[in-house]
Amino acid sequence: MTEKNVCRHLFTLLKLAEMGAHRRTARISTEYLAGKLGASQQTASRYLIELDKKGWIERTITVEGCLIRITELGTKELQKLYSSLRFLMEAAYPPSITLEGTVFTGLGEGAYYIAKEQYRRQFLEKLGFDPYPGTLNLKLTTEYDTRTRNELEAYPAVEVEGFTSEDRTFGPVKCYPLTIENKEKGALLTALRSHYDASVLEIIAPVLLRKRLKLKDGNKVKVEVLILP
Amino acid sequence: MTEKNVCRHLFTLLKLAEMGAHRRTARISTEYLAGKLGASQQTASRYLIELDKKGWIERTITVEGCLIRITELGTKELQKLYSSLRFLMEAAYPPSITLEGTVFTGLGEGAYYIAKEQYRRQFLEKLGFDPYPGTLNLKLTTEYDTRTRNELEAYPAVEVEGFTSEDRTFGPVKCYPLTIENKEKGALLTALRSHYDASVLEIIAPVLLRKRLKLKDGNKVKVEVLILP
DNA sequence: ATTACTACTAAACGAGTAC
DNA sequence: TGTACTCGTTTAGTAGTAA
Repeated sequence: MTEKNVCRHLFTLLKLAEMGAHRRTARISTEYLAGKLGASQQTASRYLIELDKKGWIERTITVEGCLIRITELGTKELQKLYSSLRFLMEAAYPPSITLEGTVFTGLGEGAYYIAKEQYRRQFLEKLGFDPYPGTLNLKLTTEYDTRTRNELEAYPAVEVEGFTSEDRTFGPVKCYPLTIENKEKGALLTALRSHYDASVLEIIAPVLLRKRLKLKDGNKVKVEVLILP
Repeated sequence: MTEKNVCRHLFTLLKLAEMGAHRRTARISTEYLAGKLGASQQTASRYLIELDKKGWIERTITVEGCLIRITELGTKELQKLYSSLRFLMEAAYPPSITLEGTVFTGLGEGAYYIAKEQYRRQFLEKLGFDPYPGTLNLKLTTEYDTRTRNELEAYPAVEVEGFTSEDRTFGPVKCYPLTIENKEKGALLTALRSHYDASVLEIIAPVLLRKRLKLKDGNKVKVEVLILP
């Protein structure tokens, strides 16, 4: 997978941990491990060699047998897996949602709002970036995308407060952090006083996305919206 | 492994869950999944077919793309993995410890103690079985085994209370549930008024282990002692 | 655009065996 | 006993491509 055979190495590590090798040095023969893995003695031996090379376990081969202990590095790997599983299983919401839309040119009004100092300050503070003064507009075309976008409203978001200037009122804005095309960080804005309906996404980012991602009107773009825990 | 490719199927399920497919129906193309897996589109496609066959996911192929949702069965698999990892990572003790010893014939005194009604009642209640009236004695031969056996004393055990009969006092007994040769359930007894030192294990079981496992003096036997959470 | 087939390549597996 | 090598076999992975 992501890294060659990392999946089976983790599985082996799990079995070793079940034999206590993450808490103490345990005597585990390749034959015994093989039984726990449902594989051959040779395969178990190979795995132990590979885990050793990776630094995930420490081995001492003595006359009494092969003494094995999972290293700090190996324990960290298990912990990582545990953390992501815990996050997934205990969160009520999906961790992310992917939407796809088509680039189009808006009326350029988004830039007006984003440039407002009172919004900008909050974007920087709450989203971690100072937005490029302009929005990327995406038109959702499928029923799946508009439905999913509506689902989003029910999930927690970053709340940017509204304010009143000398002449008018600027409403609060809900922001959903996201990744555009698996490359650039940004955020989806909703409830910006928009002329667009629910089938339009307005996206801000620290950079000019059209230039950075070489986007033109009509291009399809995937965004992965991150749901807050 | 234990079951063919179950390891990679779980990994794929994890990635699908990271895309929210355990909480909602998500649109995930084989190409996109492939990217997350670090594999080819064809491999991702094959995995989805296999997961579908297993009943771990549900798929609907529409014109809008492939809609995927992890089934209850699939979620259960992830939950199972999560549970075992939680158990491993959060327990302070190793979940089990394996010891190896050589069968020898004792003085038969163990039987006398075990047969005592006040002990038997507690064994049945706290260990879940009525012990065969006799102990299997194992002599630990390596330095690793005696050292490990001593470690055991620090771990939590099932406590069987002592009592006083008309003529004498019977001390408390610590029991560690275990599996003998990966086959039979039993328990290790310690602090039975024993003539043996720390290099001897006294094991009870609901059956006559010598007969059930065809054991003779001098045979090597592996026991896996379970540590209580 | 997408999925998934077929045909091939690469990798993992395990039987035999040396140590 | 045990581990781990070689090497033939099996299995997983991918490119090309049809639907």
